Amino acid sequence: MSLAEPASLPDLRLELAPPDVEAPLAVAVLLADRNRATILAILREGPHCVCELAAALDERSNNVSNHLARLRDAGLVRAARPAADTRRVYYERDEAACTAALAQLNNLLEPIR
Amino acid sequence: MSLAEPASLPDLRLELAPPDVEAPLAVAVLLADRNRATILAILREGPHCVCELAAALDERSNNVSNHLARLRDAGLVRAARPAADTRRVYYERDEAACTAALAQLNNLLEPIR
DNA sequence: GAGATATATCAGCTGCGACTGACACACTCT
DNA sequence: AGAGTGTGTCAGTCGCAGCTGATATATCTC
Repeated sequence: MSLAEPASLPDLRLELAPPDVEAPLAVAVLLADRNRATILAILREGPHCVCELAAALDERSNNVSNHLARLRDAGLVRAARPAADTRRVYYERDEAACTAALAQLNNLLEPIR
Repeated sequence: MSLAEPASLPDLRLELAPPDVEAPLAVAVLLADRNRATILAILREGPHCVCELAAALDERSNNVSNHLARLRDAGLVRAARPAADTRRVYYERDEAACTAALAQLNNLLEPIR
């Protein structure tokens, strides 16, 4: 294995430059909240409006609205008002953006080669 | 698209059961810290000891040690003491565990089909 | 041996993000 | 028109995760 013991230990390498992790970090921060993660999971099945999500999460709708705004700003979900009742706002996942987000996490977690 | 407007809007569905997101959430929480994300990125290249990581991150070693303990508890990294200097602790990624963690995030982000 | 080095643990502090509550606005229904 | 519904914004509060500083242990170097 890669931790096999050499006869002599290499010198300390204190000059390592930290790699840029901004993009995967931003995705992880978005997913690292139970309500946002659950919202993304629920929306896999199809679009839902804010009050449906709030009921499923047992959270106030303004709180859910805030989380949806975060996800929308990141591009992971889209909003649309149905013509039949323009009070409601239905949210659906942007699958392309979700796939792109997953690719960022891939960069962090997959082996180097 | 899936948000095409039907003639009539479906009734509100307020009985939705929230799906279980514990596993992907735990992974996301681990990755949602800049230091931990950077540690995982640095360790892609190979094993490093705590003080090397602390230097690269410009953080105190006790802080880095704490983050490494979190990653180790989650199984994402392993620790080993080299016989040549047992003061140091070299950490390396557990690639199988990282791949498994990525699969959890996959469950959350990939399209339903 | 003395002093320096490397890691880890722990109590305490602090900043940030999630939640609350109040409010605003637009629309639907009767 | 008036009441009710659905969503969004914002200031304020609060809990918690990350950082600090002190301390402990063990090892290496001289």
